[in-house]
Amino acid sequence: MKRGQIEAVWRETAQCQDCGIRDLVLFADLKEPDFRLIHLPIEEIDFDAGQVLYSAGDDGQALYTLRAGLIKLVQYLPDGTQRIVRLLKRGATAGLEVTLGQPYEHTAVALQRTSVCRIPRQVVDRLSRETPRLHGQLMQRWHEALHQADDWLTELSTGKAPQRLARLLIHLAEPDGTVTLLSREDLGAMLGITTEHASRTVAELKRQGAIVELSPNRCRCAIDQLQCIGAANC
Amino acid sequence: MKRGQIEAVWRETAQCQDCGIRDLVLFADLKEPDFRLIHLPIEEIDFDAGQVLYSAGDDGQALYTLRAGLIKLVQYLPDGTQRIVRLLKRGATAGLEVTLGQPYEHTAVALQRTSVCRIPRQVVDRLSRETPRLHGQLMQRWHEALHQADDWLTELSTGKAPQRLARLLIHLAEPDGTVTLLSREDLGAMLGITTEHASRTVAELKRQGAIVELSPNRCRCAIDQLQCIGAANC
DNA sequence: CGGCTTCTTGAAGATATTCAAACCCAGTGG
DNA sequence: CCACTGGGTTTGAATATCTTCAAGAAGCCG
Repeated sequence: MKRGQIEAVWRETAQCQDCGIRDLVLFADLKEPDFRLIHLPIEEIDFDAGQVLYSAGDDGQALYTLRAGLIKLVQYLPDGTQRIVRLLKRGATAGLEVTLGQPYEHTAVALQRTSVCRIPRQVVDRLSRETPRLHGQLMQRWHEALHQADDWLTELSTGKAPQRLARLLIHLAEPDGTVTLLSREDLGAMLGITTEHASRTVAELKRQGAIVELSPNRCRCAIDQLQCIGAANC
Repeated sequence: MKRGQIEAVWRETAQCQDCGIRDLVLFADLKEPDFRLIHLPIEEIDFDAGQVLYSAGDDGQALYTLRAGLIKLVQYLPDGTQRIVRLLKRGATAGLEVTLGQPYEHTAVALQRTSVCRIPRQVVDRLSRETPRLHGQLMQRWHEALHQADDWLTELSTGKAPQRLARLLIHLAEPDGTVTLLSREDLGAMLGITTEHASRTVAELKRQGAIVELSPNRCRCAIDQLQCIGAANC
């Protein structure tokens, strides 16, 4: 796990306006004149699976918008055990806390090949001061993060392991009904169980036919069956 | 559990400026002219233990600032099991999501006799539009809530029951080293364990001398001992 | 092909749940 | 005044679930 560095790819700031996923991201509501307020480069950066975007406690100078891929936010307990507190998907924002002058609260790690836009803190500060159109989005982002945190707690930390895993898989499933399983260790850190038990629980769902392995760690999942396992109805 | 109604006590809006805990609350940064923008009454309301401030899904018309007391935010799973996702103490804000036009996401219940200020949504909307001084505080509030949510997950949903309980008690402890224990059911809903197991775990901490019952449900707690139980060092 | 990590499996023991029964205590009404 | 009731709490015993430790299998990379 080392920092992503060399593979940084530049972009002119102007290109934000033509961003392919602009309606999804933090700058969704900005209008043409707002973009002229951006006087620092916004870089597009790629990370390989396992690379660290930033570490908890680092003095944050930038936040990140996720263009593609998957990021985990990890929090450590004093005794060293770790918990994954959130997963970020396309369109999500990482490191919002830096806009409040705080250091990063989590360690952010790419789980797949991931592409992000790195937005310097000052850019957000300035837009925040000079155009009202960013505010709504910022609030929205905070709200989304909080909502996900609450759901995460109630869904992934409540009930028996198979229920929790089933609920997680539903969230992780692609529209086409497939999932790419994460490492057993990460599954454990999300569900609050040991790596071994995560492994057993995955095996159990396979045995029940709720998920079928297509290729290594790539599964087709029976959503309705997962749903009733998640609700403890079957 | 029914709504608090009759005991509502009025306050003139002007009194916000003289609020005894103003430096703690959402309006901390407002200046004199800002208060003139408040054209709807801000009521001060008291709730008894067990009363519901609002319910999940309700169309929220107001948010609340907690002047004194303790509030739990409860989230329900489809199968009816409930989890307490956050506790709000003096100075905290409940129902922030209404500023985004959303219904309440949780059910808010007073755990003790509790005093709040009820701020109509429109007041915040208007202040938000017309004075920049509320923004910082709003962001700060979102951030605090999110931070508490993340900590809650890592500290209260990770490890064995005695560790979790110890960590919770540390949070709940007053500066003088005493705690008022919550009902076993609520403890369970916070720690993700059954009511019975919560009861047993409380008994265990008593046996170990980590907490000593002074009067029913009022305890003196040995913070350092709780800390090392929480860290699984002893 | 090693050598490494990750995943899987087994078995013993620890931890938590379930269901039931007893208990405590405050409030009610005879 | 006391018996009765109902809520929350405690306790016990059987069972289910999870962890731990250890060992084997499978996959990956130089």
